[in-house]
Amino acid sequence: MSISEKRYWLIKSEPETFSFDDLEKKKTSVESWDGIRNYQARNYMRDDMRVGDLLLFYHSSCSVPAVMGIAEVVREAYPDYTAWDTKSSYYDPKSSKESPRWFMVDIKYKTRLKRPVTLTEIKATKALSEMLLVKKGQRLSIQPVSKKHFDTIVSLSTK
DNA sequence: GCCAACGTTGGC
DNA sequence: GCCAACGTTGGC
Repeated sequence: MSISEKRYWLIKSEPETFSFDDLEKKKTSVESWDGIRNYQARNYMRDDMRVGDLLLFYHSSCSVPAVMGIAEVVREAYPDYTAWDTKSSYYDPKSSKESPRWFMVDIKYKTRLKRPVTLTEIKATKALSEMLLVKKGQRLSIQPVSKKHFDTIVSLSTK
């Protein structure tokens, strides 16, 4: 695999907090993916996400959990400054400017799927049975996705 | 609102 | 380093 090869991810967001609509409205600007407070998810962002990687934007904790569209990484990991903000709900006294504990990337709207691909549908699709999303106990808010799974989701949305 | 399945914290 | 207690995620 070449260094520049694109990787694929799934990121979860609660639509009541930040929906794909919200991202789409900000089409021309970038959005900081802040507030990630899980080490494994942080490691994926910090160590493996590169500019140009594509992200399946998934709505979780809502009436119809589903992949809504695609976003793109436009800035690689840098310290999540909300961890230093005592007024932020993401404040973490253990993260300092000298030694930041949490990181974030910047993302940007890319495309909306022709229609949402629901969790129910993903579970019912044999080709997607190995996706982390549908693995038991898998709650990571940032997950690697294979190109094959990524392409399958996109093609499902056109049917 | 329930609860299973995690992850994190902190006493020992 | 163990593990109980606690907090969080997220589908249902």
